[in-house]
Amino acid sequence: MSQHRHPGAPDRPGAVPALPDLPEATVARLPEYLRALHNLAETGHETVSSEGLASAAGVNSAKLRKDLSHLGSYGTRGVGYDVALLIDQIEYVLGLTHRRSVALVGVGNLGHALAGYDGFATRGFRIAALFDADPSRVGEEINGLVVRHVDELPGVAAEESIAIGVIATPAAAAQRVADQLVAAGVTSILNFAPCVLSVPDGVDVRKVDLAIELQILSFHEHRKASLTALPATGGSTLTALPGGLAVTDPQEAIGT
Amino acid sequence: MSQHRHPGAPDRPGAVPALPDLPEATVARLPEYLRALHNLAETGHETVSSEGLASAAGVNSAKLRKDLSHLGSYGTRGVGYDVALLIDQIEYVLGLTHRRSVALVGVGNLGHALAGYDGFATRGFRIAALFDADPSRVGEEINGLVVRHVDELPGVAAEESIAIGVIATPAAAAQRVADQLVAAGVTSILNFAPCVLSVPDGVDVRKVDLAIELQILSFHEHRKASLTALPATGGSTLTALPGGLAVTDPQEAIGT
DNA sequence: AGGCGCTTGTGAAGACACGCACAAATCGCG
DNA sequence: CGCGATTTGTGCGTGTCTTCACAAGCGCCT
Repeated sequence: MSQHRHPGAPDRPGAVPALPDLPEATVARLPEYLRALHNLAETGHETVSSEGLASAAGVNSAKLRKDLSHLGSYGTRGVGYDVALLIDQIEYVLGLTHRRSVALVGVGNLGHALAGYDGFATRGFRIAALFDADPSRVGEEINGLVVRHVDELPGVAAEESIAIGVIATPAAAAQRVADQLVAAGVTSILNFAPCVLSVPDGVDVRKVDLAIELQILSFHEHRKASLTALPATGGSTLTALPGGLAVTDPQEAIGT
Repeated sequence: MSQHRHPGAPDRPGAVPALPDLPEATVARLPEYLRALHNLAETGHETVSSEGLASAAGVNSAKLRKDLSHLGSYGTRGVGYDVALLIDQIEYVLGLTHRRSVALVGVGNLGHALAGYDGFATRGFRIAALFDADPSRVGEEINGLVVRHVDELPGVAAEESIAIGVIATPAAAAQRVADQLVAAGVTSILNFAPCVLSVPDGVDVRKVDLAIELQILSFHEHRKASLTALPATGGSTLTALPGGLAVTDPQEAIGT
């Protein structure tokens, strides 16, 4: 991904890079900055101010500057940040200087889509293998990859040096798959199954639950509905929503 | 999905239940508790302790108690929480007492999978309409729903009283679709496109970016690799982490 | 009835994150 | 060369989230 070799790019030659330990909140935003930076690079920008990058990434500029300051000082006062240099920096910190191989387990409805999602490839990842426990699915070819039986995981994981696994199985199978991934040497898991995984220390798990996202939105819908019902209460615990859940006219919110 | 009032539900008869304003972090965890509670209910548990529910939901028990305390006091000291009662409470707060209709825009690779994802239906949502801008896709039937052209959005949204929209289009089309959704009266958007959306006040947007999740994991892989490489360097401030933990904390400052 | 063990609910403290506001640094221009 | 315009990097106050630790409440057993 960092095809830019910027003059002055800070790759330490031989030395082992000092990886600063970043606040988790910062880490979660870096990919967002990176995407914005790639857009800027494509549209010909050489430098960008914190204000500009912040708005492109949808955050506050002070927050952005503080985030970037954790990586070191790679901006120039009075000018801004060098786009290509910053891309290299962030990609280095995120460990994207080499393409990482990912194993995807579960090629059902969702897994099938993930296998074909090109957003992974374009942002530094390679889906190196597909697995499923269902024998009737084994052998199927998706996007140029053949689905293998999940029992082959250990061998393939070693061969392809896979360190990241994606679980897209039903919830009931997820823990078992997680165990298999861990046993195969995988140390990071992205879990799409709606369940809690328990893994040993040293293994990172991130979870994406599509229904939960909707439920959070549902809460806000509920709240908005109850607020529009009573206009002006300054009271902290304003509350009581009068007269049931009557949905207010949706047209209301389209002000701006 | 307990549709309505539990026998012992604490809704004051005539009065309308107070909707407390909850910390955002709490809101994000409630769906997790809800899922765990449904599992417990199915396995015959009538009550559950904070410790039990917390471990089922993958959180700390003190945090869980504080979260639930924001909803009011629905536990019994010395006993625990009534599972069915708590389910009703959380579903009420999340606005899940009636099934919400969702519009899905973009039935490409990912959208197709989302349209067929049964996790939405089983957790309180109904995909009420599918849209796409590509005429060659319009008319296609997915899971019993016919794909319509995105221009039909306003009419259909009103008809089906849709308040939540899901965007599964390419990034380039996402902002335009968001505008159309807002114009059609949608006030909550779940965005799968890798880009920042700007929407008027009063409209909530949540974003799910699959590649970002992988990039965050990549960072942790990178960090783990650099740590094992140099066991005990006096690397400045490295560390602060007790032991070599790698606990997963799904919660990370996801604001609106 | 009374005591005992268990579990909730919460005050207080600590950790973390955010955003303001400003000093320090850099560039361009006269 | 110096000055003003611009933008970064950061110290600090503020607010939010997390965690601990314990008093208050409840049920059960004797």
